[in-house]
Amino acid sequence: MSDQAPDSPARRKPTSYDVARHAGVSQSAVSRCFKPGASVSKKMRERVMKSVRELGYTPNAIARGLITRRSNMVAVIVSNLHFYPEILSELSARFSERGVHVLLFTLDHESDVSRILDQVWQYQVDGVIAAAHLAAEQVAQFQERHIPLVFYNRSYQDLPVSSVCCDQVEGERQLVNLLAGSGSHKSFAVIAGPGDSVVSMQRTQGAIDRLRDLGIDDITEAAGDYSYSSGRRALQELVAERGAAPDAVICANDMMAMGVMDELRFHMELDVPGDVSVVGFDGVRAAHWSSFDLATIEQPVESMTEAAVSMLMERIDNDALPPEKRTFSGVLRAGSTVRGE
Amino acid sequence: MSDQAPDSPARRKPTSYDVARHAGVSQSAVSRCFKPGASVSKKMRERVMKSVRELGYTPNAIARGLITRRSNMVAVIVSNLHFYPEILSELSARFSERGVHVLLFTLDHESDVSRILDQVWQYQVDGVIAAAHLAAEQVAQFQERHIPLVFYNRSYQDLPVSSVCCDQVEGERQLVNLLAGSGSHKSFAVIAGPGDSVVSMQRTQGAIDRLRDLGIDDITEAAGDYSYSSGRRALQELVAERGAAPDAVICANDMMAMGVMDELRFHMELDVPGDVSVVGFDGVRAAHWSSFDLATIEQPVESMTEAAVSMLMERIDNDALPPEKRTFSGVLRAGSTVRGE
DNA sequence: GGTTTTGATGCATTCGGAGTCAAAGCGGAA
DNA sequence: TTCCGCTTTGACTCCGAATGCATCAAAACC
Repeated sequence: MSDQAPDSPARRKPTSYDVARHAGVSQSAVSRCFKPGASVSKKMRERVMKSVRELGYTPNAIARGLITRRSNMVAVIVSNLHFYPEILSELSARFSERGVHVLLFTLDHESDVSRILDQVWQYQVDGVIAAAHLAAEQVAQFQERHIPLVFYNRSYQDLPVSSVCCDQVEGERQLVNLLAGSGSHKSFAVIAGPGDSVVSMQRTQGAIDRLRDLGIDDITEAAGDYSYSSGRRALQELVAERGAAPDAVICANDMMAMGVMDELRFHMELDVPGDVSVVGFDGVRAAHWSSFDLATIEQPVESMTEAAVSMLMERIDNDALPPEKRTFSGVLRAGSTVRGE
Repeated sequence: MSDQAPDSPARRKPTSYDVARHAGVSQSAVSRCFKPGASVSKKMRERVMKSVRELGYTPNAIARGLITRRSNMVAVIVSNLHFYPEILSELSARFSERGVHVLLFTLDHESDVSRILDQVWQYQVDGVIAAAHLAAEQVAQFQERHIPLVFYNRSYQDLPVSSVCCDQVEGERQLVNLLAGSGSHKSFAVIAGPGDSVVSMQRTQGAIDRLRDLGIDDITEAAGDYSYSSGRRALQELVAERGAAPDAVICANDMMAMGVMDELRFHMELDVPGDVSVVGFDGVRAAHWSSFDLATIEQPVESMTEAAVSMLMERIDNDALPPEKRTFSGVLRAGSTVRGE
């Protein structure tokens, strides 16, 4: 009767009050019907659900979040999404299994991280997965605000933060061993990623250390930015510097390794692995393609994302848990870009 | 004085009331200081901001969203994220310029779409970008709920919904023209994507129609699922069926085209483009790599995402705007996978 | 000086649902 | 029938910020 005009033409979405009125029960009852394990009689539930269906009611997660102080959202902060498309869908799927939603924040070329974090605070996310670099003071803000944080594929040796990583050093040792095993490589080149990437640093340093261990000193260094084209460019520079191609090129990731391979094969007319061996890191899809069949370390993406998600969820449920770092071993894929004896 | 125990050890995040009390003003005043264009004196603003800084206050977007009925979040629904990593970061960047945040929903292998939509309704998003297939009745729900919806790279010819697309048919015509131009191709194969993909259908049909127009009838069809490996598999099947490789293979996307190329070159010992020409669609990064240098149609991703974002935002600000379909022409990249005369 | 206009501020209410608490309902035992 | 104990239910308050309205002071005007 009096429903005709309170808010123009039935625009407003129905609320739990509307459902309650329609079903002739109280709002609390409606609320309880949506809370698993609440004390509701069968009759009541049926009556309410009938009205819910008839009105097309959907609970308002925003309102719920306000009162429960749980948004059921986590922020995922990604820097160069480009190189790990799969982890994002993995993460999203894993979270959604747990009824949690992903609010995505991407950091393009130096968009102000602190502004991004401001947004993160505002949205009352329950936790954060960071696949990007944060400054120590920014990490500290998470602790002040009691927001659980898990780094993905980034580790801060000197900071008490949770992280999930692939063992970069161990992986590089395996790759170097593979290269050294054949005995046919004398000169080496190492192509690092961007200077501010800890992962790149660990990988390249791991490789160099292992080479030195093996008594190898002919090592040329160059750097790219993890992209295919930067790999090609780095190789050009490196060859220009040395005057000739090295016997083996160790790249901080697969993308650059594939750039290097293409540069060697198609622009320098050198054979891989005949003339030059190439190794990468990550195990991205394309690295397995027949065109490349790259020797690389395959990161156990599934285990890593599962670990990251469960670590974060545990810390959301119990914020007394101490930080924990979990490191997974990568799997060596020998491929066919390293020449034998 | 009485602040010591209301909620254990200072855990609670400061609210606008806390700031108000600290600054000796009303809560409304604090709220106004965060609303651009509100009527606040300079003195007041300074006083409030000082307290804001001292307490480390951040506005609660959840609470704000409840009262304003604007969450400043949009949902992005992606099916196989895998093939368009870049659009996601593009979208995210574009939205964040406009102060809007992205709630990500991924549809893996037939996760129930209607369950995903339930989640979308619950989170009171202001709008939705869908890069996935939705049933007509699901599209209708958006209208009922007055939630703006823009499809990305999906168009529903027969439904009044907004969408941004690349002109699939035109693109295929260009590719076919390129192939036909040389006059040296007699037999053709077309590899489609998944059967439920409208885009795949449009592309393959576009290609076939054009071939027929040109009087070509030797066309073998096969299908994959857009992935590299499915491209290889489809080619195998197709060759088994025909007894020999066709002169040209038209693939519904680049991934499959690269699979086809690798299968031809490395497993069938055929030359591309010497023995077989291959064309794809999308213009993904890898397609430009020297290993492939694939003939393809490059989708104008930047224009498309910008269009999608602005269309959605306009409809959020004014829900009376009618649906609109925008179609962009792709750019032909000739590459070097089509043989000349 | 008196009055109107303008701008700045506070009060009270609202958004939609969750949870506390006390009242009510229900069934069985005495 | 009465009383006890357990399950259901509803009234009410609260989460945190936005905003209409009233108020009030300062500025502008006659």
